[in-house]
Amino acid sequence: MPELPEVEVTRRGLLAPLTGRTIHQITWSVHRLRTEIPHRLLEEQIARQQIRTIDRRAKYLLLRMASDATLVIHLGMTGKLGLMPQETGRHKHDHLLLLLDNGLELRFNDSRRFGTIAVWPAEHVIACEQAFSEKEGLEPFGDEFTPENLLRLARNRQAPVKSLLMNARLIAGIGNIYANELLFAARIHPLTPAGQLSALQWQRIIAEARQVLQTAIEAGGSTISDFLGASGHPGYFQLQFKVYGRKDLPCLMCGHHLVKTTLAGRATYYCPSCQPAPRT
DNA sequence: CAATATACCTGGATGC
DNA sequence: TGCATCCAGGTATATT
Repeated sequence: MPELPEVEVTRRGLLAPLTGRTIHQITWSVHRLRTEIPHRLLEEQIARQQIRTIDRRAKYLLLRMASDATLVIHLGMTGKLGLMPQETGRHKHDHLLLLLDNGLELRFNDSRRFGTIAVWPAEHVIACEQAFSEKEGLEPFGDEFTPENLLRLARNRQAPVKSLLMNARLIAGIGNIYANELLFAARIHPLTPAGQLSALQWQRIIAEARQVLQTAIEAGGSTISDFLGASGHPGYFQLQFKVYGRKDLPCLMCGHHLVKTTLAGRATYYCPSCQPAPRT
């Protein structure tokens, strides 16, 4: 159920246990995910390889092999990565299992199968990564996430600012929950046409986006996070939601009743007092 | 081109 | 208890 913080928490949790390990065996399920599981490439490029490190771009995890081949994992809506002893019983919806040289197994479980598994072959990794990265938006913690760039992206756009923040081709990693939360923190109404925002308002959005995402990462994300099995920590950030899921409850800042509406098919929460309606 | 609708899936919550 | 309905954290593609 991952947005950027949950993916980053997963990356950090897996980094030490996986770095330097060799993948002995790979097993996959018969089901397809959002795309087919590339089992031939998994066998050719990932099996028997040593894991060098794990990176994140947008909501994608990039498991870099010592060979430079890269295993790309997207968790979709319901994807989870778990690390557990090989003899642990299989769960329903386990779709990919990587057996490591220490007897632990990394398992990708995804009930809705909106996740994706891809492999960048060692000999094509630079081209694959470039093509991939061009389709992804600005990283919220990156140097290019600036008021100037956001003003430029939003110019002439009538779409609501929340839609722009969630457009992964423009901005990476901000999903529905955190879009709601950061707009509340920035005191900007989610329906405000993106092109109407000032540099100062974009500056607030940037600052609050980083604050909200960073706080969520430090709280372990918002997921029921069993990605490390018994040794993992649950995510606690959901306890800090200020608007998400709080329809009709009093605003924590001003006491007004919070409002829920639907925007582009997604649940949208705001405080009509702290986030005044945009001029029309 | 920009914006929205739809499709992809399962499972949990809710209501009758 | 059973059944129908709605809703869910994402993204690619089709359609206006």
